[in-house]
Amino acid sequence: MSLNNTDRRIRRTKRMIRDALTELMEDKGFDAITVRDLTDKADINRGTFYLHYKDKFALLEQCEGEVLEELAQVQGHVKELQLANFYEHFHRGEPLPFIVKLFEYLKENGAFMRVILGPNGDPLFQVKMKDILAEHLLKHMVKKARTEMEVPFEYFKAYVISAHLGVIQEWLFSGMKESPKEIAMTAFKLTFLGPRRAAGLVSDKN
Amino acid sequence: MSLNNTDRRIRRTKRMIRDALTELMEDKGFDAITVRDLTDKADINRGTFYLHYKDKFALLEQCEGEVLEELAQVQGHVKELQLANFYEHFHRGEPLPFIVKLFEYLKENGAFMRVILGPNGDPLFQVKMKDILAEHLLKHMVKKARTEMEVPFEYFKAYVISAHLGVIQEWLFSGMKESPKEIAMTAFKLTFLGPRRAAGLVSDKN
DNA sequence: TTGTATCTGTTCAATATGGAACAGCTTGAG
DNA sequence: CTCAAGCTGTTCCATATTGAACAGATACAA
Repeated sequence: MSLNNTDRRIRRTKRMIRDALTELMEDKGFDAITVRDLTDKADINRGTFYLHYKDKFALLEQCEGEVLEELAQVQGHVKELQLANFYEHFHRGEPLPFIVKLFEYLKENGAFMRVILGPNGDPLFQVKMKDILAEHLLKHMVKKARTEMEVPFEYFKAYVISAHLGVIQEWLFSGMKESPKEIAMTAFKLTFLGPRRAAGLVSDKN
Repeated sequence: MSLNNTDRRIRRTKRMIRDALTELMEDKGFDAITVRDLTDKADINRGTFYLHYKDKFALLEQCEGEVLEELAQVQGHVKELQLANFYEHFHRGEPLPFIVKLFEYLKENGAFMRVILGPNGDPLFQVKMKDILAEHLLKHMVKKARTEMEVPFEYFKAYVISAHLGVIQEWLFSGMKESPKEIAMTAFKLTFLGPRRAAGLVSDKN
């Protein structure tokens, strides 16, 4: 287990195992996967697997960790693009830059994200995704006026964050047909205008 | 260059180089490809390439050779399925088994075949494909009655074989939407009934 | 011309991966 | 129950792949 991580073979092997994990989770779910399944699909020696991962659980954990790390890097790249608040972005017809970047990242890793956020996925990963969403969505909204809220803050938070995750999942499972910017704008409108108005179920007057 | 070919790494490396070749030929054509392009895309060391191939030309040659070898194996697997002649197959509503197997093989190797038989492909490979087609199509048709032909045999041969290759190319480039059996039957009808009648441009009476 | 850059083949020692075998464990059929 | 089959970790040596460096070729701009 003393492999130096800058070697091309290591990166390639890990990527192939990760791709195999993705495919197999789609087929039979994580629980039914054996290490032999993984190494057969990845076309590597079974012994090689154990050079990198203690078992299949450690594999899943590390894959999820890498995704979260990469999402953290996305966070860094868009800090300077953020305007002061929701309203400014909306009047420019632009969704929040971080959300766009998030969807772009999801599209790149579509297969893995669809599995991990899907029916056979990892509930804990959903929680971590929500944490990331919360950090970036809430810091823009809470500034406005906290006193005049008619709903406990925690429920508001749970509502918006979970709604966004729902949009993400629907997008992933329906084939990511919309562009990242389009789907980000969709989620943005639903939050900014409220679901009913954004969906056109009520007029602007109401 | 004394590698033993049963090692998993060898097979994997060759497959990755071959996949890289396929992708790059689609992008920029064979001439523009450098060895560095190939090894970058395949994600292997450049030196590894030279352990298996003298240069990119040898690579192409070997890839084509492997495809032709595999097609030869397909030939062996269907010998016993062949009926005596065209007519028997047609009256059962079945295309020639070899042609079905051929399309099934093409579908499996769609990416490479599309490139190698495409606008940036290898004309010599087309010739070899025609040889294979000829061997299996003609031995069924020629038996019937060679004397009453109104066209020199060589032109007849060139017409039918090239027509089949054209069907193959059209199928590959249009996304292989029909099943191998369907497209094989299409090619079979065009040959058995003649193109105009098969296409319904003339009635059965004519 | 001279340089600057990239590609080509080739070599080397270091090492990650290969195939194979092993005992221990679980699972399911007889 | 017993037996057979499959999976799990682990180990061994053999070897394919790696990163690096090298000289020579080609192309292209100063």
